[in-house]
Amino acid sequence: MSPARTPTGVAPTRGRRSGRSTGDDRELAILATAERLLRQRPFGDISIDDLARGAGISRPTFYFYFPSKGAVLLTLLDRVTDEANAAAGDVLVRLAEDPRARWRELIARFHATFGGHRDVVLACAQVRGTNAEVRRLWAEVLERWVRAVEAAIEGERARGAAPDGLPARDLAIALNSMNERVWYATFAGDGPAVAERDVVDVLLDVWLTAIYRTTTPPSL
Amino acid sequence: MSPARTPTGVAPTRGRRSGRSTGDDRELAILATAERLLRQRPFGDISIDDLARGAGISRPTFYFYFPSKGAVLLTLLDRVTDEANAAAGDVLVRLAEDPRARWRELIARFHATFGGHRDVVLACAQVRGTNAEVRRLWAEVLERWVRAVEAAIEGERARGAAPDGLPARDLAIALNSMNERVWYATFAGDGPAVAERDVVDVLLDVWLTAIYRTTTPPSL
DNA sequence: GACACCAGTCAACACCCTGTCGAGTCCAAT
DNA sequence: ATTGGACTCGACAGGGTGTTGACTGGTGTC
Repeated sequence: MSPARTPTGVAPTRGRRSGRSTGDDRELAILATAERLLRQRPFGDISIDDLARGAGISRPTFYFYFPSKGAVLLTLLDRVTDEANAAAGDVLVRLAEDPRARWRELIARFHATFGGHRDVVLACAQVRGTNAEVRRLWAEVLERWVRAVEAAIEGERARGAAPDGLPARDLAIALNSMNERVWYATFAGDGPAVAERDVVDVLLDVWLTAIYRTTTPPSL
Repeated sequence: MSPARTPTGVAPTRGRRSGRSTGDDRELAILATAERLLRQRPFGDISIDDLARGAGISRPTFYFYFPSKGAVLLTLLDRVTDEANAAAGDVLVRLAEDPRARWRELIARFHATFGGHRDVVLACAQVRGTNAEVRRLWAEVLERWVRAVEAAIEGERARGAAPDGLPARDLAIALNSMNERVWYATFAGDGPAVAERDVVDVLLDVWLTAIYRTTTPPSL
């Protein structure tokens, strides 16, 4: 099990079993069907038969392309996290230019990426409890972001812009965790949630005060 | 459906169908079995048959006591949230005495309560995605805590101890969300997590800086 | 052109779990 | 003794998952 993903790269072969062939479009059709159905109902209410019929194949044939329903979601999640990583880019290495603007950019870009694929993100959050593969992939992705933020905080402390305080890693974990949960509530719309148009500024404010003890950190 | 809980009180009759009788111990046995099995494996891997056999009854008889597996977890969750509410007590109305100490007390008491029932809390977090009842109850409970924190923040601003800033409700949502997610990671132990002995102080630090812009708010 | 091979396909099956129905048992109150 | 409600469970229906074994059609080989 668990096809040995390289931590940094894309899954070598989570979907199809072997080389190129005409079945590529079927695989894509399954993925597209999943995204479409996710817009209509929760992941748990979508059966493998729904996915197969939506892609114009029978249920056993589905198993030729994916080992399980969860693997489809995993592939979708891969795409989203890749996009988020690309969107984040090198924002954090240019922090000193204008810390407030750069942190805001980081949060806003993540917000835009997740918001653009909210059905997939929501579905992943919902099955994370029951699907070990999704849980593992998400943990891996989160770890990467935590490390990046941790390094950025240490950089800001080193150049004297941010005061010492909590271990940078603990702070990075807490802030990333907050974002995840707050976005989930905002996108899901159940329970207490921050309005979507305010959420970036709310998160930014907590990040800045936690890191700098002020909402207007010094530029250099 | 959804037996019309009073928002503040205990469920009138989520379990048994009617009045007192010898079946009380059976109901308790089901609950006890659920807690025991939850210590061994995730909620999704526990079948109704497991619960029934553990309580010494047959599967159909289970349905005499609870309408579904989820209802058992809901009853367990009710107990935990009641305990958490009791533990929190009136800490927030005595904030001005010593803000840092009182906030820490609040967070530490929640931590102790959740930590003491981590299996139940973890199970709830995991099925929240798929179980609408659990989702609704949790949203209800969270809303209550958010309101309490919101009022406390406004109180601190009114007495001049905390500066103006984000809308108090948004800040309360963000901080409560952070706690939830951070505790989850700490108790679950998968993915980036704060060490259990540090988690109260890490959370406290973020709360204080977000609310007061300092980790040492004024007493009065 | 006969052959082997392999990607791709699906009907049928075995299995597990949920929820319900109907027929029972036991006991307390009439 | 009878009635009615609490309580119990065997048996069934329904729906989901994952696997098996047989079939098809294209492609390269001798």
